[in-house]
Formats: sequence, structure tokens, C-alpha cells
Amino acid sequence: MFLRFRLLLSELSKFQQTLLRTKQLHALILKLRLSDDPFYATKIVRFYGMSGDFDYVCKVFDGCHHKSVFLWNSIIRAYARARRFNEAFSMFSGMLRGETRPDSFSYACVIRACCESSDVNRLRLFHGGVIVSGLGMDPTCNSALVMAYSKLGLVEEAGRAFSVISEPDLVMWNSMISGYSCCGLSVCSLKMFVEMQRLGESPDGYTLVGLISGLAGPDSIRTGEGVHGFCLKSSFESNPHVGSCLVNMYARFKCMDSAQKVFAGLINLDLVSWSALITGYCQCGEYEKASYFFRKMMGTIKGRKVDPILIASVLAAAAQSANIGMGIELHGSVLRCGLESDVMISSALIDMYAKCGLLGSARRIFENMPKKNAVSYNTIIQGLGLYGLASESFRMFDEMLNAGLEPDSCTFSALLCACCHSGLLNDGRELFTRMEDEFHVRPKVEHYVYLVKLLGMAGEFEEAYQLIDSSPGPVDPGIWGALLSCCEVQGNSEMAEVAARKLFETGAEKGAYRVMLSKVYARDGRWSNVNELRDEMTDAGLRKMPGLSWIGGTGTYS
DNA sequence: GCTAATTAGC
Repeated sequence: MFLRFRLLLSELSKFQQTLLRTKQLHALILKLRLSDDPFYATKIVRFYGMSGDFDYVCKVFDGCHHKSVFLWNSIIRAYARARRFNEAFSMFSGMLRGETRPDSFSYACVIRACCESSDVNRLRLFHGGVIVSGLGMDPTCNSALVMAYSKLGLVEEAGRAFSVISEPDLVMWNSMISGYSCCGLSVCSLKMFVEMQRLGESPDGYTLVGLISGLAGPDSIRTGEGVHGFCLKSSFESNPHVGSCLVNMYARFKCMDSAQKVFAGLINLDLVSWSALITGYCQCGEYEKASYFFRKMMGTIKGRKVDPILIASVLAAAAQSANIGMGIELHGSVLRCGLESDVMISSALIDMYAKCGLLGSARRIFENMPKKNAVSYNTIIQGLGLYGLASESFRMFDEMLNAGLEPDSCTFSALLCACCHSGLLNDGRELFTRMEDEFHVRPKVEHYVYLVKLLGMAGEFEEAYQLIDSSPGPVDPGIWGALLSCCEVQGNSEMAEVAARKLFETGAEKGAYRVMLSKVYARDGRWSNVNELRDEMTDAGLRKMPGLSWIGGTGTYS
């Protein structure tokens, strides 16, 4: 018997190394009559669940007649890890129907799955199940509940699950601290951090990650620096999780010098820490530095896999800043990494070239894509629209439909935007009706804004007003704002007053709207109204920023 | 065997 176990174990590790076909392993298990041993079944389910071979996992699971809690938990976990939540949940129901009772880990696992699938109703159901099965005071279940509720934004319920436990353990404290951070309640999270230490519990890396990730906004800079000091004192700064969290925190504060200092102090740089630094520079608009560190990273991590998501986000930064040099360099990296056939990367490249003024390159990449999805089409439609090539945008739209792809709300934004750039009112009207009637895409604020602009610029103010008035639900101030700006251009003072009244009713106190209205008044020579508005603005402390032009390189006031 | 870090293309 012992020999059989030894043999299987050595085979297992060999399989892990050489990745031989699983069928042979199954044959071996059958031969050794180990298929009914829950210990080995659990091991196999765990290992092959990771590699995603669920046919095999199921075969082993079904072949085992004496299912232990461990075996059940490992198959539920395997499905949940693979984000196959429905299968995880139905396994759990299967467990409830059978003889093996779920334990705290089974519940913790499905609770987490509820959180990851944003299923609040099911989460409440499992919470009930936890209480009914006598696990209401169990720390494992309650930490899972705290995490799940807070990640779904239900802080109060998370707090309730926390307070059930009279003596919270470290995990429990950590869950609550990161829970408060998730919900933007960094003050509560800090209070918990102090409280746990008062009660004699020492924080670990998880605690600090939870605490740090909640610190955002200029008010928290001092706190952040204090927590950073705590990390230095207790030598948590070298923990890779804590370190990249600190880098990210300083990036949020727009203190890239501090972020860079933390980064420089990290011992083991991994992809996450690099990404935290690079995307930090992108978010702060320091594209040169972003591209410098990106280059440095590519030189350092040789051999290891490059993260396509990171490249896509740096490409987006190049597109936004219309930095063609950076864009071309990134394109080179894409080619070197063999990522050119990645759909996400290609769309980012198309967008970058279009926004940098090289429509031809954008088109070429699009044409050469072996597989196109809705995002690729949306990107090229938008790019063409940007250049005033509306009819080509429409052609792409038809091609997209012919390819059997479903247009979404972004598709219609891109199309309506193309109409705006070319002043195609009739096409815009038609698209707006088709999007809901034919494609069941509900128009959003941006779609209304585009159509209102189209109508307003064509002088169709009555229709624009009707459109806004007939839209369901409360009207976003941006839509009235779009109408008002058209009134300003067209000099329609009656409609301008209507739109402005609506805007001020909704409490949109943007100085720009008042300026627009006052311009319309000025055009009509209604100076008393102009002065009234100006006075109101000075009283409210709303000042118009003086116009500033950067054309020519030196800021010239206009 | 419960809790943790980054980025996500239009």
C-alpha cells in the first residue's frame, strides 16, 4: 500500500514537471485502485483545477465515492478560481444535498464567489445558511462576509458581521480594515488600525495593504506619510505587496518623487511594482518618465512574460498625449514581444495612431488584424469620424454588422460623434432611433449630447428641446449645457434662457454656463441682464478663467 | 485549506 502511494506521488510530481497527458495519470490511478481515495482525489482536483482541465477534474471527483469535505471544498474552489461561478454554486448545492456537511471553508469559498460575481442576493442567502448551520460566530465565515459585503459597498452589513466576533483575530481585523478602505472610509480604517494595536494585535503585511489602499485625496497625504513611516520602522517596506501599494499611494497623491523613492528601495521588483510606477507616471501626465521606466523594465525583465494590459495602458497614455514618438516606440515593443495579434493591443495601437495624426497606420493595423471584435470596430469607426470621414465610418459599421458583431453603446457614440464632425443631422437622427429600436442599446448622456449638438447646430432648437424633454428620468446637466452652447453659437436667446434656467434649477453651478448665457445677452444688447449675471457670479465667487493660448509655444493671453 | 499589491484597449 505504502509503495503504491509513493509511486503515485512521484508520478504526480513528474506529471507536473513534464506536463504529460492527464489520461495516462488517470489510467494509473485506476490501475492502483486509488480512485476512491479522497486524499488523492483532492490533490488531483486541486492541481488540475489550476490548469483548467475540468473534464478531468470532474472525472476524478465523480469517481470518488467517499467524498470528504476537503474534496468538496477543493472542487468548489477550483470552479470559483476559474470564475465559473455557476458551477461552483451548483457544486455547493450538490454538497448540501449530500451527506457531507459544508464547513466554514466551504461557506467562505462561496461567499467570496458571490462577491466576485456581484451577487448580493445570493450572498445574503449564504449568510443565512452560515447562521442556520451554527457557524454564525465562526471567524473564517465572518471575515469572508466582511470582505464580501464591503467590496460590494455594503459597509454597514460588513460592520455587523465584524461586531459579531467578540475577539477578532488578525484576519478579521485585516478584513475590516481593507473593507473600510474599499468603501472610501479611510478614517474608520485608520481607527481600526489603532484599535487593533491597542488590544495587543500586531499588524502584518495584509493590514498595511488594506490601510494604504484606502488613502486617496489630498487630505490623506499626511496620514499616508505617517503610515509609510510605520512601514519603514517595522520593515514592512520591503514586503513586495506593501511596497507596490505605497508606490501606488504616492502616485494617487501625485507625489511621483516619493513613489520613485519607495520603488528604488524595493528589493525584488516584480511586474506589479513596475506597473504601479509606470502607470503612476502615466496618470500624473509625466509621459517621458513613464516611457523611460517602461524601457528600463523591458531591459530588466528579459525572458519573463510582458503584460499586455500594461502595454495597452501605456499606449493609451501615448494616445491621450498625442505623443507619437512614444507610441512608435511602444509599437516596437509590441512587435518584439510578439503581441501584435493581441486584439486589445491592436485596438490600443489603432487608437494611438489615429489620435497622433497617422490615420494611414491606424487603418493598416486594422486591416491586418486576423480577428476583429466590437472594440476594434469601435476604435476604427471613432478614428475615421475624428478625421471627418463619416461615410467611411458608416461603411465600417455595416461591415461590423455583416461580421455578426453586436454594436454597443460605444459604437453609437463613435458614429454619432462622426455625424457631429461632419454635420450629418439626418444620419444622426436615424442612428439615434435605430440604436434603441433595432439594437436595444439604451441612449446614454453622451448620445443625447451628440444629437442635441447636431440639432442645435442645424438650428433645430424646438426638436432639440422636445428630445430632451421626452427623455426618461432626470436630465443630466451636460445635455442642457450642450443645448446652451449651441444657443450661444447660433445666438438664440430665448432657448438659451430656457436651457440656462433648467441648468440653474438642477444646481449646476458652473461659471461657464453663466458666461455662455451672458454672451447671448450681450449679443442681443441686453446689458442689464449681462450685468446681473456678472454680479451673481462675483457674489458666488465664480470667476471665468482668462483664455490662454499655447499656440506658438509661449502662453499668450487672448 | 479564511484576508493583500498594478494596469484593462473604443
